Amino acid sequence: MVPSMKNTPVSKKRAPVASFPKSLLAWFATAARPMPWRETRDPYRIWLSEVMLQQTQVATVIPYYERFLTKFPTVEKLAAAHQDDVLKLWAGLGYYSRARNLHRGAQMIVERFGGKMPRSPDTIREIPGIGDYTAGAILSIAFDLPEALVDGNVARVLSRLKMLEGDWRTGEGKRTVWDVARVAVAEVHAARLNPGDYNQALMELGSTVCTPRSPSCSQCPVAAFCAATKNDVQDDYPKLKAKSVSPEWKLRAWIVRDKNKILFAQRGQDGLFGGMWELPTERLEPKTSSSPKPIARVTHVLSHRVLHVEAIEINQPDWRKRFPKNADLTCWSGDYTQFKWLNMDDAQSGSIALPAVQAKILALCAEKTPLFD
DNA sequence: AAAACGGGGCC
DNA sequence: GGCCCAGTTTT
Repeated sequence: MVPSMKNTPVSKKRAPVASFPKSLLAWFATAARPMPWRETRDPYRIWLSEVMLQQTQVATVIPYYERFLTKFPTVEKLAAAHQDDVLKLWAGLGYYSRARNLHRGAQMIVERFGGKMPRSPDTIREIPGIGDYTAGAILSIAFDLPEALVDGNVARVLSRLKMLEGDWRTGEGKRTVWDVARVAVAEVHAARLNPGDYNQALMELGSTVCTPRSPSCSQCPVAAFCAATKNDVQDDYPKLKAKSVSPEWKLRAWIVRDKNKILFAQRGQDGLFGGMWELPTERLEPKTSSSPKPIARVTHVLSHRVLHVEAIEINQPDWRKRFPKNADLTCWSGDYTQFKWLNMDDAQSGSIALPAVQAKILALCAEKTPLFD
């Protein structure tokens, strides 16, 4: 026994050893960035934020989040909305199945759960668009339940902390990182700390300190617990497998003119841009020649595909010759469900839900042909 | 287990 | 130009 301990009464507790969760939470209390969804405990708002944040950065989400809640402040309002109006507010955010699922989910919550978000992991997982991550996020953040969560940030932090070897996105590596996360959140709960704050702190650390490239280990509040830092191999984690290359598609968007009106079409629910509106667009064979000459071209990169889009103007009679009925034009995944004539201003001012690539090509056309107004 | 699913920010 | 982002669903 060390001399200084000699007179310490047995009953008196030792000063608590700084634990990983305590160090992390102490840091989070001072370093948490303000975010709109951190001002509320409303499960609906937490849910909305988590869905918008799927594969999407915080800064991108904030304006969409505010606009969405102005229009749909409660789950009941969202459940009662038309899908078109939901998609309009999602236009430009991407991954549009998120919006369709959110809308269906709101209806499920109202009709089946009496307007209240379920508090059980198994039940909440039945809501469309709520997977393992989002279930853990809502349950821990809105309800203080000790549920784990793993997103890209958490996976990176835990991978470095424990030098996890597998790719956390698939197979064994995924199971491992989730196991680590669950064990940790159980310890957090046992220590009477808040699981929601802990989960958010882990994500905050990942996005501001334990970043993908050049992490700030010297400023990390939990560097003392980190195996990768100890071995100076933080840049080697997480270990990820390479992604496959994206195929390139050539698309032709028709600008069908009738005086100052342009023809728009709505895609079916399934597949890319499901439920969204666009200029009638065909997929072409890679070597197809363009005639007449396109008035605009854009290249647009998706996560899994590169789109080369050309816009070709055509008058009503020529359009009818090519496609006797509008329905004769089919987009690459199923048929269009609806057509509508709009002037350029209406189309560009949010009266229909346009994906970013379509908004981009429309803006180029408006710029190049002064006839539109 | 792998592929489909958007778009933008950052190096 | 490639990587990554508070992932989920379908195949």
